[in-house]
Amino acid sequence: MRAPYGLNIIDNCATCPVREEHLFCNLPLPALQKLNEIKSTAVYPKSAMLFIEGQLPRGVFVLCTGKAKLYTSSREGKTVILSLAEAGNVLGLNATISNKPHELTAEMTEPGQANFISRDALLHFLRENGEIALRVAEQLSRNYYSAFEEVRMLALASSPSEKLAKLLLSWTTDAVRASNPSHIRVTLTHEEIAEMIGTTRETVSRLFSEFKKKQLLQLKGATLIIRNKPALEKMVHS
Amino acid sequence: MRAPYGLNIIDNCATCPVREEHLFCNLPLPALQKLNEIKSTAVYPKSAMLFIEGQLPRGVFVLCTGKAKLYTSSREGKTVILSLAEAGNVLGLNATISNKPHELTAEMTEPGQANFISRDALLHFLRENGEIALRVAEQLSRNYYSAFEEVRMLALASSPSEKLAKLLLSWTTDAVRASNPSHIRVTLTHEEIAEMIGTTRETVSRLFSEFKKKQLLQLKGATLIIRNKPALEKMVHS
DNA sequence: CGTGGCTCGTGACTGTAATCACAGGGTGTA
DNA sequence: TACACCCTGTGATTACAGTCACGAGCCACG
Repeated sequence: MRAPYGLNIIDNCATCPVREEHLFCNLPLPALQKLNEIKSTAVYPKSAMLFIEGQLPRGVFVLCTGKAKLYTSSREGKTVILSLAEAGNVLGLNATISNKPHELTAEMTEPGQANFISRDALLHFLRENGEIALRVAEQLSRNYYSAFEEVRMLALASSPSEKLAKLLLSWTTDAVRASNPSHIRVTLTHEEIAEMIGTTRETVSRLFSEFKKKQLLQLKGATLIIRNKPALEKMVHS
Repeated sequence: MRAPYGLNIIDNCATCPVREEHLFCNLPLPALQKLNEIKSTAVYPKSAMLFIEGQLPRGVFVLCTGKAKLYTSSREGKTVILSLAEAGNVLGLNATISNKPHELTAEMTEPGQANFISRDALLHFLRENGEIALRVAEQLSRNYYSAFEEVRMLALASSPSEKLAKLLLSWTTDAVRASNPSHIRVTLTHEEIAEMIGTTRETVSRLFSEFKKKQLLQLKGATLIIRNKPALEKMVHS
């Protein structure tokens, strides 16, 4: 049984897919108990901001349910989405560890719960749990690699079609754990997809039309079916 | 006095500008002595590769003198330069810590010396020097921020001119420690500048002409003089 | 039920930067 | 000195994706 509010990190890990890269999953029991003492839980509706670019970090958020997008915007309102967060992901870690303003905004795209751990409590916890501090370093490193991949996507892909192909392929590998890896639930709008690959909404619309016409993929409601994965891979000359 | 080969990390720090972000500068003496025991030094000519994208990491390099560029390439030979390294910078840290293949190639652009610390020795050293392990985490975090800035540069700047202006401005802040911050020594070719901002050589040439004509800057040999910094700043709508 | 607010699809047009091509200048070297 | 090589500047052309515009579908909500 689960409390109506205040999902435990433990509870969450019992339900979320076991992935060692989840910073606070599969921890030794004493550490988990300590984490559950210092965390607080809240529910967030769609479009809620967990934190905003430029704010000083108060602590980290561990997403239990729901989804969030992490993005940065220019003054003109142009936006890049750096990543999509799901259950198990830890948000705001870079800013919290380095105590610099948030470089990103975290906004819920699907309502859900998140555990909050304040900076002080986290640092204190890490100092007493060197093993987990090491996992924090690993997580920071993963964050770096994902920003790095975004750079490659933006700078090395020549055309929007190549970028979209790359994005779709990255979704198929994300979905490996799902029943059918060629079936992907797309909860993003074309606008948001455009913001992930650095192009415009219209271009994304046209590319989907084009890919459908070329039998590369098929759309059933919010489900995207990859029909010709090799052809997509051939488009990506990374 | 300094030995002809085998520059000490200590020696280096005595000469390099004191910047706390240099991972191995300003360390407590015992740690420095230990570092000097486990390091080895080599001289690298121009165009030498310290490591290559895709290689498994053998350890980290601490640049003592000379400069290096860090870049990644696509299979077609398109290249992005992620950063330029100078004396005091530690290269290959991400790959070494996470034990994943190098995501970047490090190539000397100006000949110099570098200290090498093998992965095993480094990890052993870090385990015994928790304080310095923390500095490693900070360095990883800085690497992340710099990749993140590259994303913003590539995705949020609308035009090549905006990107070039941003790059030049970032050079002026790098050069604050120098005598005259509006004088910058440019050792990069237009081709390399293009690879830093995700455009082509010709476009960079044309932009320099344009900026010169608009009295924004002036070129004396390899020295770039910023004539109208506010105008450059106005071009950047980040 | 109708209305407002979204997404999405697509056509027409335009502008900008990539591409191609070539010439001039500098440097190192045979 | 002559040659080769690289970097730079700049013109001409082109193609591609951004922009603008508009209509259709869909859902939520009063």
